[in-house]
Amino acid sequence: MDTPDRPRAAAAGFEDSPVFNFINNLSPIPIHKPQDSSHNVQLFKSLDLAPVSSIFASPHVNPPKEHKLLTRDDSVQPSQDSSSPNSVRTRLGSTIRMIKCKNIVPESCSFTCHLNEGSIGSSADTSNSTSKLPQTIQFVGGHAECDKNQNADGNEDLARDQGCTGLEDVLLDHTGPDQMDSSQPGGIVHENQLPEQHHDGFAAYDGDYLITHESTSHMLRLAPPFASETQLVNETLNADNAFSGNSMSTDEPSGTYMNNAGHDPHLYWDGPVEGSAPDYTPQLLPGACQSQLAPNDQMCNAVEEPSEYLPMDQDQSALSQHMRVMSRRCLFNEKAGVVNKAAKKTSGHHSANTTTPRCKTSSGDNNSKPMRTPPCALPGIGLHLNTLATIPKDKIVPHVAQPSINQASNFPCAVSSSPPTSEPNTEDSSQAVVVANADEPSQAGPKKKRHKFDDGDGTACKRCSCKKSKCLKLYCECFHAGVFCSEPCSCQGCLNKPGNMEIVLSTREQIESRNPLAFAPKVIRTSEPGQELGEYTNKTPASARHKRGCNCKKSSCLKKYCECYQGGVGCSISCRCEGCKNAFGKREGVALLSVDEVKLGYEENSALVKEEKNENDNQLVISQAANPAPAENVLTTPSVMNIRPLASILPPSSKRPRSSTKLLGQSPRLCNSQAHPKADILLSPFENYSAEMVWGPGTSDSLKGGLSPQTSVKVVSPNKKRVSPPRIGTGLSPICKSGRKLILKSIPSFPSLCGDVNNADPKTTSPAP
DNA sequence: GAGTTTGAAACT
DNA sequence: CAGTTTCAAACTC
Repeated sequence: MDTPDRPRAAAAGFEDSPVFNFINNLSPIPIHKPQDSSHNVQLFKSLDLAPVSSIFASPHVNPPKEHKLLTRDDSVQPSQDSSSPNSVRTRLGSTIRMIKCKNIVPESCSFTCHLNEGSIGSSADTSNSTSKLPQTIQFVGGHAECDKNQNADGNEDLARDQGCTGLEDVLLDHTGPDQMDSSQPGGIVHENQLPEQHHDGFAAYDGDYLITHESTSHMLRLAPPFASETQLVNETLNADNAFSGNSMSTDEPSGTYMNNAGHDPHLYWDGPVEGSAPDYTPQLLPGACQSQLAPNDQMCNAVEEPSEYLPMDQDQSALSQHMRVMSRRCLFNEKAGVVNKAAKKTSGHHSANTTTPRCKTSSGDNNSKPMRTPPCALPGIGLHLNTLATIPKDKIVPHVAQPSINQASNFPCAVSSSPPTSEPNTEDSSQAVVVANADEPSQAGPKKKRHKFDDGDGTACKRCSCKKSKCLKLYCECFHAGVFCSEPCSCQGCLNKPGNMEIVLSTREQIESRNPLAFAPKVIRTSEPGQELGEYTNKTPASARHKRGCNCKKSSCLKKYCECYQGGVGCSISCRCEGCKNAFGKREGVALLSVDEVKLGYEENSALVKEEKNENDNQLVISQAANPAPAENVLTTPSVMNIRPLASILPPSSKRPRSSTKLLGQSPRLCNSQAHPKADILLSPFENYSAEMVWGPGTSDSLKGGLSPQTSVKVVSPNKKRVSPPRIGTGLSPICKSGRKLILKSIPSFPSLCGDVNNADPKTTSPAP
């Protein structure tokens, strides 16, 4: 009873599937480790689609202001909004709280999660369950109706009843085609499915997507916009438990809950639903939450939860534990609006996107660094690429990019990974807002001197000093980074605050509509710990990449005015700078025109040069592997520049070809939920680019797609580091397109930087705003 | 800290 | 799309 039917899945014939294997491998013993803390950083990169920018933009919460933000959020909570379509409802017992997530959930989508606390072990355990109140969480995308319907149906009651049984059930209104697929016993087992296996009862449930969780005390946290609200809710839902409904489909689709056919729940809510974490609660900034889902995490990383977080009875079966872990991720994808688009586009993706940030494990360090723990920080896609780059690998939790890429970047996602305490602490002061952006430095420095990229976490605010922009324009670094302004900021008339979510979101949407890449990181930096740019050291970030390239004229790309220089990366083809002398690497054209200058530039930074040489060597290796190109060229060519960072970044050990190819080759689903956590981390749109670079624009898609894992490995940076795509002109180059294809196929979740990508996907019809 | 320079963002 | 204006950061003093 207690143990789920694993055999089932096997019977299904998925034994071969990595996911299945993974599941089987899971030990019954709770594996939850604080590791997550290390992994806390979740990359939400959902690069995606719809608004690519959304991917990048991820609102971050400023750690310092957590409390403030939280309180502010309260204002956001609209109890009255219960009717609003966009609101997210969390029901705890009898109480219903609405969280407004404008944009978070597409109107069309509704997603409900019913969580019943109960004994984990078996659905059979009624004894435990009785004491526990069933918790239901409903996410209503645009349709409040769904909720109502559900209520009408009495589903809630059922859930509660089950709760009595001691099962935690999460009902997801996902009715996606995918779900259908997975629903079959023989079907692929998704993360979500695990629960099903675990509980036979689910099937009984109306066929709804139910996820049962056993955790007695799980906090459900809503993403940023919600963060504050979630606190209010204090629901001890296992957000974690919430699953993306992808594969959750039960054998019987009849479930009333399935309201959103065609929509992936994931799309809507990928975010890890986590209770308030004492340490921090990431606040969602509009757009910030980009999809990031790391399906893999669910499978692989998710396992690790802080023991505290999930109090588990010994009785609980290991599966239940896994379930919990898995469930955490469920949350919604960041942008609802985007979601809609994404959903349309990526009906196919179901992989669980959500990553549960387990930022803090009881054991962990967490508290000590509440805000800082990056792991959680990256909740959404929103991750700025920069952030990602900066994030130490350790912290990064591999996520599989979800199809949601398309999902929008726009709506704020909340990623909260709070260490769940058995008790609802949602409101802990400790909760910190996590910002996706990597930029900010943990330490507050003098404002002027502040390093935007300082903290690896990127959770901190940028300390803007806006006066006229109200911090609602890209001028504002905080806004641009997807972070709410906080104390460190000296801005005037600031509207970039949690209390103004709607305004912020709408503004972001507008900006994204104008420029999908508006919130994309200007430069991507290496994620390696040692290589963080904090100080713009001479080292060129291996993975550094340009979003668009600079347009410097007088600074010669030798000052911080130059985005490239500031980001510690060399200028590339995409740059339109004049007289480029970027110490990190001159623009290709420049180099070609005047080799001497280039030399000078290197000479100027002799130290840098040395390092670069080394890097170049690496580059050569890489480039040659993929593309036989003269080493010389490598040095001077922009492409080289792009590549170099990658190579340099890679640790010797890491230089092995990565497994990304697996992902590529695998079916989207598998990819999503799948098991290559690390790959996920590394995988990013950039990787695609890298691939592109290697292959070259001309490479046929089929070829790319057909790459064997090994091949792919070559293409992709060994460490999965992102390679900046050589950007030609402002527009996305064909490469990007091709890259995108790869991404979509192999890595649905990652949005490519190229706006086109989304469009290109036949599946995705969602138009960008 | 004030003023200037710079280049991106926003606007037309 | 190009040119101009606005803006805030970077820089200088």
